Amino acid sequence: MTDTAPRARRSDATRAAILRAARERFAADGYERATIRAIAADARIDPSMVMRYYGSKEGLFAAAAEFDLRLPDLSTVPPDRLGETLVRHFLGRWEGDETLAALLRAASTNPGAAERMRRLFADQLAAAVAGFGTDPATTARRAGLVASQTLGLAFTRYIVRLPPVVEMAPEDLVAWVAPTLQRYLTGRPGS
Amino acid sequence: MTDTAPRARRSDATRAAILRAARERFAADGYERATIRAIAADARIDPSMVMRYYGSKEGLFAAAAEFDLRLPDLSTVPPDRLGETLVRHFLGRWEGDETLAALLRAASTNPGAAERMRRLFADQLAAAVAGFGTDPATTARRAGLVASQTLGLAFTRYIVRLPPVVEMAPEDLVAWVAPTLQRYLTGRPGS
DNA sequence: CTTCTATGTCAACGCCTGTTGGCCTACAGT
DNA sequence: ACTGTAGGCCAACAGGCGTTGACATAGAAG
Repeated sequence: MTDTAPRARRSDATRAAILRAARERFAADGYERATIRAIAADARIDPSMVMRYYGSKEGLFAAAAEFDLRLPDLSTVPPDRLGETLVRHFLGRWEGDETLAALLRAASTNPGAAERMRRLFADQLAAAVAGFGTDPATTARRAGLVASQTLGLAFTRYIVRLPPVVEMAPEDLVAWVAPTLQRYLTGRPGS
Repeated sequence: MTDTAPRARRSDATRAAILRAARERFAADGYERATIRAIAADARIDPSMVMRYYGSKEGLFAAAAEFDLRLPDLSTVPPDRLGETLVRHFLGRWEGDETLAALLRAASTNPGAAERMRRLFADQLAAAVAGFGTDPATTARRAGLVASQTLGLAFTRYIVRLPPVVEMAPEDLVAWVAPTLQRYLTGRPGS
């Protein structure tokens, strides 16, 4: 029988090292300043290996920016806790994984990364918002508003590093931002 | 008497053309992809002129990213209309001037631009927030929260171009986002 | 009319980039 | 033990970048 999952290759460790270094560099420097040479140096291999395994810089980024928001099923969340659940989830998700920071930085300057960001929110966030039973006509808009506050928080806290936003404790952020998301998800315009 | 303002130079038109082209390119491509050669071509002059008039690429960016939010004096605004006033002002301000888009894109990848963004919000937004008489201990935090929603809106609408956020009419955005800013400015955490 | 300076062009520099192809080398299959 | 192949390194390429200095020219100053 044809084995779909290829057996472990001897180079898997190298591939993983490249991916880890790539995520770090993309997150720290953005797409154009993160050079293949620097990534290869971090991974302690030759730049040509990156090309062999990922084809091109774009291919490497595509592999490194694969990201799953792992949003919970919102239909199982108490309806008045949707906002709180989401902020807390987002904070935890990207505090522990720099992939989203990489995607965020790159999306500012790289058209492909921007497209990827759009798909991420269309496929994952909008889908989750649709999952708890809002009027389908408004879900896209609600998801977009949630994205605007959510990405703005990430942008100011992890990219631009605005001091007051950086210094706020996660629980304070939850307390302030949760009501915003709650209203975007379940409220009406004008409050 | 020493004339502080130097009299009109013959090259003022050229300088202005360079600055205009630079803002366009920086806004469209970000700091690293916007090349001096491309900017010079847009301005129909030689790349070396850019160096002569602005010293370096960094110097050109510094000149092109000079930005005044022109925030109104919030102490003259009805206290329950602060949020609405701010969203409307921001939308108008950066819909008509691509300088902020340039700064936003560049701030993602260029450390100097990020610093400039921090100072812009510390000097202008935080100052305006302080101007309407909140508890001084909380103004920085309130300004930071306003920045997070405000920049998130700009990021999703003008940089990443998330379809639902792009398609919303300005008045709809005002209706949805104004209560958020209002709460950040005058409310308490946890709503 | 002459002279000097501001304005602008041209060609080149050194450097860094993504990418390529050739070459060793060590391990897995027989 | 032998051999084929996958893993890895090295050197080089073509192109683009910011930046520089020498040179032309036109307009103002005298």
